Amino acid sequence: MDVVSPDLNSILPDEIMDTEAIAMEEDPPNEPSSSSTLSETEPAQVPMETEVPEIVGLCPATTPTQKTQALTTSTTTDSTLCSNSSGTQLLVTSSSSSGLKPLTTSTTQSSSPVVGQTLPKLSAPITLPANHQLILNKVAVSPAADGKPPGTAVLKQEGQKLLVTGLSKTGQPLVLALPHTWSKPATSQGTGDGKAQTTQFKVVTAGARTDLKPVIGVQAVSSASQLLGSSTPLQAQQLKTLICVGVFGLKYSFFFLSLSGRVLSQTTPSTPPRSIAVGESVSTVPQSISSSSSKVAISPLKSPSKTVAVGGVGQPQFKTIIPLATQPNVQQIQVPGSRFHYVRLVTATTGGNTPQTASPSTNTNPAIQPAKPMMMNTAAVRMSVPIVPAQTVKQVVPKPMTSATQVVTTSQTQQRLIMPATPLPQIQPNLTNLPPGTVLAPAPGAGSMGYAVLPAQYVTQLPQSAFVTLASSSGFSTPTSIQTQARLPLNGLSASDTTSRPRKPCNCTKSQCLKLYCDCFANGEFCNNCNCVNCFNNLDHESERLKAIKACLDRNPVAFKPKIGKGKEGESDRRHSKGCNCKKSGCLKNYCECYEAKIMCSSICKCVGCKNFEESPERKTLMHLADAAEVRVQQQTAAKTKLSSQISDLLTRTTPAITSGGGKLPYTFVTKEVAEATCDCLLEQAEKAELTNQPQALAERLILEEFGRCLRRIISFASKAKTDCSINC
DNA sequence: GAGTTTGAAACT
DNA sequence: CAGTTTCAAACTC
Repeated sequence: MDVVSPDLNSILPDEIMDTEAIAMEEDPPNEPSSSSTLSETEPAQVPMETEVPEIVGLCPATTPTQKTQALTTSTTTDSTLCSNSSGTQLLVTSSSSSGLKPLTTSTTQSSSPVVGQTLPKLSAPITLPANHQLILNKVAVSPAADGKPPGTAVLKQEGQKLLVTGLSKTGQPLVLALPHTWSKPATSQGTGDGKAQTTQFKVVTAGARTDLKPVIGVQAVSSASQLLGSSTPLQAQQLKTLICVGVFGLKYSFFFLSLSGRVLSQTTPSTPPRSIAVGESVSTVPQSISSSSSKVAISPLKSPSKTVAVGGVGQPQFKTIIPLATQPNVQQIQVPGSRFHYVRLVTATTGGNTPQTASPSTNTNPAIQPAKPMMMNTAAVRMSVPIVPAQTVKQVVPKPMTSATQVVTTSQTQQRLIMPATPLPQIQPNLTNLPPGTVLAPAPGAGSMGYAVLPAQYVTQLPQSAFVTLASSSGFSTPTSIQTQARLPLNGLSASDTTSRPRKPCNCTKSQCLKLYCDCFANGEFCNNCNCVNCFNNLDHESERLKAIKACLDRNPVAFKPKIGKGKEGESDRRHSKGCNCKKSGCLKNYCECYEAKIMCSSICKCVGCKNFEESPERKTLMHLADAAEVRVQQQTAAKTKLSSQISDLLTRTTPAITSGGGKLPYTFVTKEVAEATCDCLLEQAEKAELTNQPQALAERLILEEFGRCLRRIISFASKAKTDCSINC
């Protein structure tokens, strides 16, 4: 059987094609008759760093009756993972608790005819990072009647593709899907027996590197039956589980992966692998795949991970479309040249299940609040690796959940989502200028096409009910898993760090929050917990909002881009893109956008009487005072904390005395520690008075007042101790 | 908290 | 593009 076609190998980058690390222990690559042959083709030309699709191998643990998830692109008709009703996805998770662990992968021998192709050898051992997940596609459990042992996996011939996966250093799966064209010559056709259906598949292991490049793995060739049947000792040891990964792209499809069970056993407890035993029967509902990009049907049960397929050259506006989990499905869409990534939410049904039906978003609507935990939060975005616009390696957090939202990586710290909405052709040509955090959301009554522009933060604002409703419509509702996922640390950021980005609520009264006066709107965010009046910056007023965005962009194409950018050569790294125009504030108040951004004014500023420059004595004084104030606050806080701690500690230690002695006067609590803490407070007060150049008399007064406060606290604690004692004793 | 000041955004 | 108005945040009392 041929497994790797020359044209396939030509696509693979060196990192992928180097298979030295998997030199067949049993089957030398050059022995076609005894092992799967690996093609020795030239190093791949795939621009891995810019167009490597990413996949989150998130096939959740599933029951045998659950559907398997298929991920497809709108234009790929044969890329579905689960088009076969008997197909199953076997998930294998390979990981190391210590991070990167060498993974030995060997090419498994296929019982099918071997093609005279060999894979290039790896130049370095493949390592497999923790929590790595690989997925095997289209593996079905063949009945024993086929002459194979029960549980033997049968890989369907059609749709077999190679998927190269890797993990970033953060553990995010990165996957490269290869064109499906290679697979056809690789399948063994029509032998008539069990082997005829036991198509070989390519075993691809993934490695990780310390940089952000997607790491690619080793290739091996094996038949599913051999893999699962453990026909060799090596297979028995290493191929205990299989994984299924979907890759979808306009031109790419799937792959088959296998990993060592030993590695699996080392999975970090915090992120247990989702796997099912090989051979376990999993019924797979055929996935309906539409040629329309907007109608990709994806089983909501499984959350296969997000994938980014390498789009073909000359693709139209949307370069990549990433099918997501759940119904309505969410597809990531990458707009060429755009810093943003979008997600299209595709509902399985039209009309009634559009998010807007359950996602009223007004700043004053309390119903919004419960939604936050379930929605993808900006953390997801921030966890993304900053990338070069539109063409970069994207990292997607594996989301063990069936969420309607999707983490999208952008070059900035905001995520962009797109949901189905009213067609807005007038907006689409300007997608690259959409405000940060744009989300396309369904417009009321709109079909599944079109987009509503929503801020990324709205993802955290959408009412959970909206998604529950959507999920429920197809019988799948996974708020729990979503919430669970939301708590997962993302790129070092805990959910608590990112679920609700602190932002001042706006107070707009006349602008309807649809002009740049509104900070929320200007930041591409929906109003949430604001104090605005007649707010239109929400999903309920999608059309108005879109018009407003368009109007802003018409006036200023970069209206939604950050104002603080990199300065010219020789200037500060950060500067205001337009410069300020202050006249009265001296650029030393927050009226000044430069000062507010904590940067100095630059040559492009048109301010009058500017004092916000490097050598400005006023600025230095201001900075000094600000720093001093900050330090002072910290010291005072520390001193008070210490005082309270000392008093509490003293109370604990003296309570028996109080009890036995019938009560002590407050001064009995003034121990050495309390006295020291009190002195700290007084000194801080003195320093404060000195820093603010207070007259001596006033300084003394302030100190005395502080002393009085200390005494009151001591007395208060003493009284409380007595009260507590009298109650408890 | 109310009123004032300020400068960006919007408008003409 | 310049001048004016509108607006909401920053600031003061």
